Amino acid sequence: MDNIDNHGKIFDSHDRAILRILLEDSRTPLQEIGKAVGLSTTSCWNRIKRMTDSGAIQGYTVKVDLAQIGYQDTVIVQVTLDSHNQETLNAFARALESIPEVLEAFLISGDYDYFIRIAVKDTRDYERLLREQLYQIPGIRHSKSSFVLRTLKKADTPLTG
Amino acid sequence: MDNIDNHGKIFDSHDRAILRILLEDSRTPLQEIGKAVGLSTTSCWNRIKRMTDSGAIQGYTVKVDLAQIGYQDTVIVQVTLDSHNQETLNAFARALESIPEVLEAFLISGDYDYFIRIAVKDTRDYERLLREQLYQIPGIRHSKSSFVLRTLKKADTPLTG
DNA sequence: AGTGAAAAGGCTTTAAC
DNA sequence: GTTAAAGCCTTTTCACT
Repeated sequence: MDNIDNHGKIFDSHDRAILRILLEDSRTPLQEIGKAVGLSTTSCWNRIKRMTDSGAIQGYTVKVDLAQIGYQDTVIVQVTLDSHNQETLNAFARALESIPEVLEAFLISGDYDYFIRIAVKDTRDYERLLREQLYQIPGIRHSKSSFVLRTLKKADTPLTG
Repeated sequence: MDNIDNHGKIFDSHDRAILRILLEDSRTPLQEIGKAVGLSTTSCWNRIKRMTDSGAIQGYTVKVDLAQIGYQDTVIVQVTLDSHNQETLNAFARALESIPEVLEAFLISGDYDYFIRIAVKDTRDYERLLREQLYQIPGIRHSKSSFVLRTLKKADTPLTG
């Protein structure tokens, strides 16, 4: 089934095929992409431009191995706030935004709970970060930390099966 | 504090500065990177090559807006397996690997618990995916699904503060 | 939307310092 | 670590179907 992007253009199987290749290696030459998907380089270029303009492709980046740059461990923290007013929620969001080690933060359904994934250098860094940064944020009713023993899967989209 | 990569070379502030730029836009010209970090293009090229060879940079990719390609919602599922033997754990890992919508899966400390983040098209898709795919995996003792109401933060590394 | 060819620009590599 | 220059390849544009 095809999807519609913000400009009403079809997001079809060719677009998905191109996207899969770019996700795997965004420096794949257009010539090679064209050959792989059965289109000309110009056509692929136009589709990529359309996907970029529509916001489906938000930019180009590099995949980084966290362990290689010094962040060996991951911690998942579940947090419950005790106040439900907007100012507390906003302050919490801003605080998370300012902590680089906080990679993901989700507000989930239920009693104002959050899931937060944090990258830490080691267990000492983990203890320090929670104590000095996270637990300093006002409004936290309680929290539960879970240390990640193993990452079974890591993907950015369902396209790369 | 500098880190050491797999080949014993220093991973210094210049490398981090280059990496931050590449994370932001991996197509930034070397000339521009050099100017930004205060090094020559050749030097930047050498450092990028070293980081790539050492595995710190694992590849080049695109950032994709999940909502734009049809996946509007995110669900976080906590799963507990009832069997602790290796074969059950491996089968569970393989099953998760085969489900494209499963973006992240972490084995965490505690009673053989997992955190799983899933991308779904909508609430109907979410219900279908859990029923037809996830809950079909043998060995699940119990699970708890949490619907993501809002994503407060999304980053891949602590470098992009 | 698609094609093909030409122009413009950046990457990569080498060489010398 | 630096600059400079050469060749190669890619991206991008343009005219046309």
